[in-house]
Amino acid sequence: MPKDTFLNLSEEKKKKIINAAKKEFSRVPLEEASIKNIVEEAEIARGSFYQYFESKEDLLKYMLTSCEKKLEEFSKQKLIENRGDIFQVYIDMYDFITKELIKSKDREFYIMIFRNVKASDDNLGVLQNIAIKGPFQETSLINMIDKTNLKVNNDDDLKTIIRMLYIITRKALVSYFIKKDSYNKIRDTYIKMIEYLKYGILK
Amino acid sequence: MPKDTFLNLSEEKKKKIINAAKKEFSRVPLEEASIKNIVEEAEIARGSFYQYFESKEDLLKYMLTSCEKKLEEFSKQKLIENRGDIFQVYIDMYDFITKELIKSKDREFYIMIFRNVKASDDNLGVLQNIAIKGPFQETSLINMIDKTNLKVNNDDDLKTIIRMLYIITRKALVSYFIKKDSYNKIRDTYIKMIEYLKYGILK
DNA sequence: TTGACAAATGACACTGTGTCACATATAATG
DNA sequence: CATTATATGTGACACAGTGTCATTTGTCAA
Repeated sequence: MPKDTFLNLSEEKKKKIINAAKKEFSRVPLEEASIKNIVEEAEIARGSFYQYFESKEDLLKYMLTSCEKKLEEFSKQKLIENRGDIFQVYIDMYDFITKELIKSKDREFYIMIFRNVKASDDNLGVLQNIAIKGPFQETSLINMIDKTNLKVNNDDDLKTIIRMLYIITRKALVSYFIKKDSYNKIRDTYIKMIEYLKYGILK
Repeated sequence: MPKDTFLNLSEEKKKKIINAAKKEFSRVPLEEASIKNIVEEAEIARGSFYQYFESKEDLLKYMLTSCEKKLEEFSKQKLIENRGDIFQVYIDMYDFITKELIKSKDREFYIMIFRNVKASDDNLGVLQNIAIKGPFQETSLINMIDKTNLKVNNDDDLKTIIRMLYIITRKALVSYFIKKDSYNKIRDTYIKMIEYLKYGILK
């Protein structure tokens, strides 16, 4: 987490640094991001950066945390609206994100997330502690899920289901950046994946 | 791909380089791997490395290709044994790999793979072209899959199913390294995941 | 006005990269 | 066999980026 020296900075200066970081982290993933670029863009001295943050990991983690909270808030709201139907919540969530991307509203922000957010076990190197948590890793949200129709005997199974939903759907979205698929094609893909998970592949 | 200068090397020297690379790539993922360590371990000059390979990506790619072929061979065999049942083939495949890991037979090799193999759209940086292909990306293997019970209307759906199987099951295995789960727990997880995909989560 | 503390700075030592001119080995030729 | 040609091996070098730290600058209370 950032040091007090950063938190005490004027809003303007903080914003400048955050924007520079957003630019760099949306350009390349963490491993390739350079502190040099960030300090040059933000027009601060190299030493200052280390006065504010432990490392670039620290900065990225800080930036992703705010997103984690947004996602959690969004999911909580949707769970209420959809009476605990986790499948529908996932569809709503991805609908929202893809639409945001298409509208290009803070596009850089979303690109940064997709470049750098890994499911918690995607990576075994430096990144392993920076993974953003899927929204349903919070107990409070898990408890809001309607379990009556799910074949779950225990909490482990529920977690497995949540992980499958998270991993599968995220993958579909990432492909947007790679293949530059159309919005409709992406949507078809994640809807189909969720259907498969719900009702199974075999007839 | 490696240059001829490498391919023309004596088997002994090639092996020394491959082993040094295996050591480095199983220690850390590609991004953190250092050519310096590899050339020191293999006792070759820095310049020689660049005479053999374009880059460390090139070397890793080369090493993963051999594994890709093995996996393809294995899958073809299992598809015949299981009369095209792709679910069973995945179970057999992961049974085999986890057993290999537990027996510690060429453990370094498997660790290297899990550290560095990403599903083809996991990563948006340098790694995007190094992804190992899941065995069923080969048309010849796809054609061996028994489609009579699968709800597929077109090739895209089949590919989606294959991707889901691949992504989901691989994730379960990777957790072995992180959580150091027992063999039985890992097996339970990927069997359960495959069951969910087969028959659906909803009753 | 001074002193004391917080914050900012950039030169510095360090690590690793990719290259290149040169050294050495191997093969081919008269 | 000597000579030339070609392929392979080598490590010093320039470069890029990192994290540190002694020093400077800014701010505020006494």
